[in-house]
Amino acid sequence: MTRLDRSSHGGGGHVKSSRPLNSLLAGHRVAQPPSAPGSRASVQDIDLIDILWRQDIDLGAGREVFDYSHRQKEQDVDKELRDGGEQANTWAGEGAEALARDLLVDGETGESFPAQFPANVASITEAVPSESEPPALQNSLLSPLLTGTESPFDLEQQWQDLMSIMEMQAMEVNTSASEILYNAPPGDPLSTNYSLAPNTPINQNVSLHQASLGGCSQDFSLFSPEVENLPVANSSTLLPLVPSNSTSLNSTFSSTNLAGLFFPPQLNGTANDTAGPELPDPLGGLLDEAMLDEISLMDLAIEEGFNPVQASQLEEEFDSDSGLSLDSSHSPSSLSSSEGSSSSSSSSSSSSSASSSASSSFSEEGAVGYSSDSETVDLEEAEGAVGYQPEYSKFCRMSYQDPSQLSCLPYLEHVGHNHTYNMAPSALDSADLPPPSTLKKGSKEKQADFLDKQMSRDEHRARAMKIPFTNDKIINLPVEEFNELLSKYQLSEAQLSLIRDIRRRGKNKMAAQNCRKRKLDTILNLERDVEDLQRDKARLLREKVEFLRSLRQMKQKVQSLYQEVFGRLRDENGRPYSPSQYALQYAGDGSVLLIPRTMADQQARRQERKPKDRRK
DNA sequence: GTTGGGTGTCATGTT
DNA sequence: AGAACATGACACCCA
Repeated sequence: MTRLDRSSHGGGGHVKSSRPLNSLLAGHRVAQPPSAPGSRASVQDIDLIDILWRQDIDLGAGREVFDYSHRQKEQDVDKELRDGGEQANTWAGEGAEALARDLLVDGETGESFPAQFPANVASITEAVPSESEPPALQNSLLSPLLTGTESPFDLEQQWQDLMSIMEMQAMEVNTSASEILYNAPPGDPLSTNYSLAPNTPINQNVSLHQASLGGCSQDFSLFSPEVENLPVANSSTLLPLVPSNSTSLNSTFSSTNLAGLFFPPQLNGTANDTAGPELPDPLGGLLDEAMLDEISLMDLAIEEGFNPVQASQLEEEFDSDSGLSLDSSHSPSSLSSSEGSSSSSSSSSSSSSASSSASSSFSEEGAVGYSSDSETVDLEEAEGAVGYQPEYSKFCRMSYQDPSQLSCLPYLEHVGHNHTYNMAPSALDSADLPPPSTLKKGSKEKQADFLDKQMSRDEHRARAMKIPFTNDKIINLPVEEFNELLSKYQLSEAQLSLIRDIRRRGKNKMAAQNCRKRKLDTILNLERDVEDLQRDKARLLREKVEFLRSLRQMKQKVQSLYQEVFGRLRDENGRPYSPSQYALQYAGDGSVLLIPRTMADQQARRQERKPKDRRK
């Protein structure tokens, strides 16, 4: 049986803890509840939205995810999200080839348009009166089939950003819509009514208020107050469009099932043969519901701590690349206890148990703390006085999480060691170390033997050298008192040398203990920092997912509204317009115009050139 | 017998 | 300069 190092049991002692790593990552703790998507966005949230939108566009999310062949990559994307999304760029542009089969794809923006796009639409443009041409600053809104209609990505105009993202998706939607119109069954009223020649020269700048919008205003309010308050187009040259079937549409229109209305499951391959009744969602891969739930659950577990075990398990699942093992034993209580031990050097429970055992043991091993007050050193059982309390942190790491277990320290004392291994045989008093065969004697002898074993090497040496005072005094007395003590006795040179060695070793032993304690505390703090960073990471990831989810919903709404508006537009003959030849364009003044696609193309190219010119 | 954790000690550098 | 302190390295003990 051995003893616990009593140096750790005493109270008192100064703690000069210099832990430079404690505040290493303190700045990362951002205790901020996730803001509701789209509401009360703080500056940080806006920045995050910007980043996410950049990622969306840069990643080409509007392209590849349209195709079901790319849905197969969703799992990879989910995995990326679990990894923190740092590697999200890897899947950028992967899915363009599928669309490229049937579509002409803008290599940069991913915008696609049917390869069989009418080639002679230029004549339309020529026939269009110049005054009907939308202003140059018009933003190409929801003109999916336009080539080169990428909106300049201006972060200062976040709504335009949103529109541009939506455009990427609406591009696909409108392509689908065009196919609906072109390839609808014969019985379809739209197709039967449609007979507009592709190159019919018509001024088709249409004020939406001249068309029937039915009951969609509430949906408009969802995406743009500008659209909601569309001014009446002042262009007298615009042909009034005859609304048709608005009432019937009103009865069946629903913002939630518009996708099903406008996107039949089968499209003839030119657009997107995977666009089923559900809207193709470029974010589908990122927004897997299972992943969302997982993240939410994990975040709940981590942030709210409703179940530390589950939280830790989820955390381990979530972060497997961490070199540090964050075992579940690091509950907040254990951490705080550990932290408390580092800040407070007085542990009453340990000191009391130590003193009780020390009273029965003769050990005076010079494990003492920084305390230099004479009261401590005057106590014969002062061996328990220490500076740091390394055991407390150590217990945390040794799974002695329950502080109440510290009350069992008298038993734990025997964990320690008696490091007398390198003691010189001559220095040992042979009487102090009886052979093991003589151990089974009376209780007094057993106790004496036990106490002998508790003695450290220096204690044995001191006893052998007849040092007239305790090692505690030797070690803990201040220099002045120590020298004064030495002056009181007539000591030989050997004795003085031994006393100085004892003092040196005793202090160094305490220093080593403190050093190890600090090392443990540093590790614990680093682990806690890792946990904090993981918590922040999970929170940011959850916020990102929330934003993406909200963005997807807005995209769907805008797509539906676009299709609804465009589908209801009728020319003077009551026939629908071809999506391949006309597009709605969102003007800067809030009006929405129906223009030929060639015009939209030209404007888009103009706008595309402008930023480049500015760069020059 | 091996291994990992705990401990004491030494050497060295810093305060 | 000396004392105190900090720390890496090493050896040893023990489970």
